[in-house]
Amino acid sequence: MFTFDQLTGFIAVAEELHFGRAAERLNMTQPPLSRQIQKLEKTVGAELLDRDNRRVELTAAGRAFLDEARRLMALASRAPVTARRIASGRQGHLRIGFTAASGFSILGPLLEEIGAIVPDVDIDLQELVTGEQIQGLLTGELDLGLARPPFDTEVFNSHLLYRESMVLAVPASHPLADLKRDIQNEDLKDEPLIMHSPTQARYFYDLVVRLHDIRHENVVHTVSQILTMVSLVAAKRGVAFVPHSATALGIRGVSFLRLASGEEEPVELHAIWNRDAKNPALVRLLRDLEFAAN
Amino acid sequence: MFTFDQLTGFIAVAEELHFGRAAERLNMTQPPLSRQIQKLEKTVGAELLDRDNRRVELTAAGRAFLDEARRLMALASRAPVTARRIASGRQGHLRIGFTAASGFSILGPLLEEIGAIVPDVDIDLQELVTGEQIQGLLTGELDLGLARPPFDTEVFNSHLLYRESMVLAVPASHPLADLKRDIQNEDLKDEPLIMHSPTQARYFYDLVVRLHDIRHENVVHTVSQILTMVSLVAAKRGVAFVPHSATALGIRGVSFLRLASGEEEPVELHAIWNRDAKNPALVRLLRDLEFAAN
DNA sequence: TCGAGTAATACCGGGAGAGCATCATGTTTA
DNA sequence: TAAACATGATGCTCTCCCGGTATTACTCGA
Repeated sequence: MFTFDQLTGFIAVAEELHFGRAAERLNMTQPPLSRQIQKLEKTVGAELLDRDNRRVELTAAGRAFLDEARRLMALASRAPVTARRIASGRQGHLRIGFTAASGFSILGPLLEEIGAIVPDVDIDLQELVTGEQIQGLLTGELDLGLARPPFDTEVFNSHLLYRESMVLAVPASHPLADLKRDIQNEDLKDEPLIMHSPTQARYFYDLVVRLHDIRHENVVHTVSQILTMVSLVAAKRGVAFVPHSATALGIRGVSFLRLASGEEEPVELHAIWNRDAKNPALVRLLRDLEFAAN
Repeated sequence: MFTFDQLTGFIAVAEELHFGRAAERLNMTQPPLSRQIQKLEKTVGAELLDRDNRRVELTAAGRAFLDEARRLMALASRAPVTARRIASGRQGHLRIGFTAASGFSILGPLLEEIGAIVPDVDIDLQELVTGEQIQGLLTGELDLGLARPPFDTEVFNSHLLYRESMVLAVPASHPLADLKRDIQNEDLKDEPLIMHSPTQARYFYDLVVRLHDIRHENVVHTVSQILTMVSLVAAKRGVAFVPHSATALGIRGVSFLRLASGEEEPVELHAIWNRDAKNPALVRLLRDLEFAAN
């Protein structure tokens, strides 16, 4: 088995791509760091870094292992905190994941409500995309997620929190912004489009493809975060379909236009949790919020 | 920071609730195990086990920490497996570029074959013209291209995937469509011609110019995509030389006629990849497809 | 061709951890 | 009630691992 020191060493080298600088960051010298990495690679059984005397870069396996190493370190640093909290007699601890977009709409009021119901419970918040939240709920790293469909209803219970419309984000200087009517599909036939990632933001991707007649040749960027999309719109790289709550982001130079599409409020946000979650704080919260198991 | 040994020690004691038996399970003696737990409790900053000289039990904090410890150990034991899978190419990511026309011939079967060889590899597909594919392969944004010559054989390896004939696309109502023989160059001497772009579709342009005696004064359109050409033919804007696979496009109002030209199947489609590509999934795929380096 | 930059290797010294022996303490039993 | 037993903690010693220093090997650029 590798050690935590080897993991921190690897993370540092992976980030610096330079043994000397990484060693400096770790307050050690370069030779033992080199040996740490060698040992790590031996126990892992794969080359993680491709290096010659002049250049260091991550291998494909190294990139994947870097993710795991970061998760391990995060978990390891949180674990004692959890234990201490419980030891100090606090009532409990809830780890809640939320999508960036939901942070600008439902998160504030929801936290207030939670605070009223279980004031003695500590809340950990983590911004994660839906897929990461589902992963976290499965491994027990999260208690509650604020996420988008689809999710496996065999494994998760859910409660619809919020519905909202989609709007079109355009640069404020864009001709469409002066239009006095809702945007039609035809208005966009020659517009450069900033699109949701079909893997990372599958919910929005599917929604947009279903409701709007996307010309894939117009797609100039594929991104996974709403905030990134709006920033790109502000930078005049194109237009983007975003949920209405993105209007609360407060980014300058962007106008949000209504869409003349079929469904009124197609964007859903659900609270989801593992059916066999046992955290007493969660159980109490769900009961008092009257999120009936469904 | 605690160590993995301390975690395994703690898990063993928590499960056995007995230092001696836990030590035995870990193939060690009891004293160092006691000290491991003491150290762990010190770094965690909370009592994990409530023990007197007769009895060992978990504290509330200990129960919570046990969960986290198990999660950490599970993650730590999975991480190297994932890394090894990726290093061996059994898992990972492949980005494949293809030309629009190849999408209608070889792409489906090839993807099926790939799926059989490396089922756990995620495939990203991007429709790109040959030039863009070559660019992508050079910058590393693409792993494999399905493209047409010419390409720099110093930089790229290739494997001939497919050969096909050129045919002449004509409007279904066109007099030539009723001809009961192959089309000769002279048949076209007064026909409006939809031609390939000499820059964007250089391969087809060169091929057609080489094999057929083109009268440039007949060229009414210059386009880069086969699909566009066939659409223009359907709109009776002229006739066009297209690869045989275009017959699978299923566009109405177009007939495809055999050409009486020299070469039988002059249109080539190659799989090409960067000679020093390192993506293990690609390496494995190439090996198993027996695309010998050439 | 030489010097600079950088990762790997050789060698050494200190400290952490394992084992053995023993202690402390509470429980069982004669 | 006292002795034997069970069990976790502690003291001591020894080994091995890890880190530091010095050096090497190799590549690239001037």
